[in-house]
Amino acid sequence: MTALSRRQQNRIERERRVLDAALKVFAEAGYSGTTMDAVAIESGLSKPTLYQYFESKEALFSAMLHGERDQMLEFFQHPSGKGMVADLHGFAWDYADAVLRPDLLSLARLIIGEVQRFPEIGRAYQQSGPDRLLSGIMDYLSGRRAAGELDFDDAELAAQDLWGLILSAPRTQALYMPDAPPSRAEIARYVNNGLRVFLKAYSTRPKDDLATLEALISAQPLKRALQQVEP
Amino acid sequence: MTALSRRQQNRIERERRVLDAALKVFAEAGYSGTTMDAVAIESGLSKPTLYQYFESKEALFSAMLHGERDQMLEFFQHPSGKGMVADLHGFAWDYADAVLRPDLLSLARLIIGEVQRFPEIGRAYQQSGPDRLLSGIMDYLSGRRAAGELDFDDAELAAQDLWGLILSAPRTQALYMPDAPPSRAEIARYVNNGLRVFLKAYSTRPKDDLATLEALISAQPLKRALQQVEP
DNA sequence: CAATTTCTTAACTGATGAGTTAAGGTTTGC
DNA sequence: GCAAACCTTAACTCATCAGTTAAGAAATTG
Repeated sequence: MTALSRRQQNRIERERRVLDAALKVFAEAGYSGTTMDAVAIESGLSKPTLYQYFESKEALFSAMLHGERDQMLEFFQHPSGKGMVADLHGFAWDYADAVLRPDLLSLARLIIGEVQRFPEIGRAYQQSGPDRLLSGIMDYLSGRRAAGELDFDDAELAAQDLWGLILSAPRTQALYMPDAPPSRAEIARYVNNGLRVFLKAYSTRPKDDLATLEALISAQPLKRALQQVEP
Repeated sequence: MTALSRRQQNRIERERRVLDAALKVFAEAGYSGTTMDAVAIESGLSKPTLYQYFESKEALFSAMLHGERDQMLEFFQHPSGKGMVADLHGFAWDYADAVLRPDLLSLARLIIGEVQRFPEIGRAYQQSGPDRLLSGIMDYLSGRRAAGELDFDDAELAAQDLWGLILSAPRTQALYMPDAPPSRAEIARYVNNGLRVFLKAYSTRPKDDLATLEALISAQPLKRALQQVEP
């Protein structure tokens, strides 16, 4: 089974520790504000050992960002099977929980703050996270159009609209005010309103779907609203 | 008239030069990446003189950000008088032109990147820029509701929706990819689609207003599309 | 257990950057 | 025109930080 020697396992585990430490420190202090000593201490290794794993600060920064790509989860992959409105409602909350997670917000701030000095990281992040997510939304919406439940010309625009309606406001707030993130109640306000507007503009049966949505909203106020962010 | 001595005028003009230089350098390099020597050179002053105007790097940073607040223009103040659809169309483009300006994007990236270390700057920026703009939109939309042209319960949510539909996608793209900003054609695609969805969801006469919008779009493809960003 | 590899400690180098100081030059006020 | 205020130049201090080096301690392998 384990074709890896103890030495190789150690190496892999320590590299993981270094990357985790790097994410934490870089996200807190930015690129220029981060010291390699701080990364070494955070990872529990010594500085010379750190340099055996990554040959420079820039190499570590780049490796850390590339490692983070894979962490972006696959949303919009598991429709609930309880109908389009329930699917959209579930997706909206899954997405909100992810996109407003403090660690992912810190990563986003880091990337935005450094993108002018490292232009490739912005493109890489966009392609690995938001773009993949957007195409997941597009696929789902196209399926609902084929089933006659939605009506639109351009799936990409429809997907962008859904995202913008539901999460642009709370995410902007969270990005600019890390010490006053939107409460669950505020998020619910944006999410529910966003879904209403989306259905009103895109549903082929807006009246029915809006009624379904209102039923869903009043049925689940506690299950979602009291759920904490930390799993 | 001029109650100011030559010395006082000089002082004011040089302080202005320092703040402009600081904005440029901080926006390019971030807080930690900026050197006071670079600010001195950019402003054309010597370093000791620079320290006579601002006692530390942090004081300069803070003064620069506070100075920038006043630059946020007052949009949504001058309706065209050609009807709601034309107003919204005009506002959308004015706003797009402002919010996608490279210098304002750089400033936004700087603030987002440093907000964890300087939490007050995020709040200050939000209040001086986006919040004021949002209340301008709210006032306008409330006026149209009073005139029977729009229908909504919550003016704040309606204003957030308008903003999110029109500009969240191109602004996100511009934030993350400074070297590939959205073209005028892409912006037009988002703006026009956003206005369509907004009118479909909020207008009391969606059919008429959508027809007006389509007429407007096909009437002005060149005037707007070829306009450059630099005034 | 013995040889090898890999780690840690601790001190070091060289560069850079915040903030200062002193000597002379220029501008301004009167 | 002359004195005071202000500026520049240039060099300096002190702290920090990326990256290195050498010695010995600990783990790994056979």
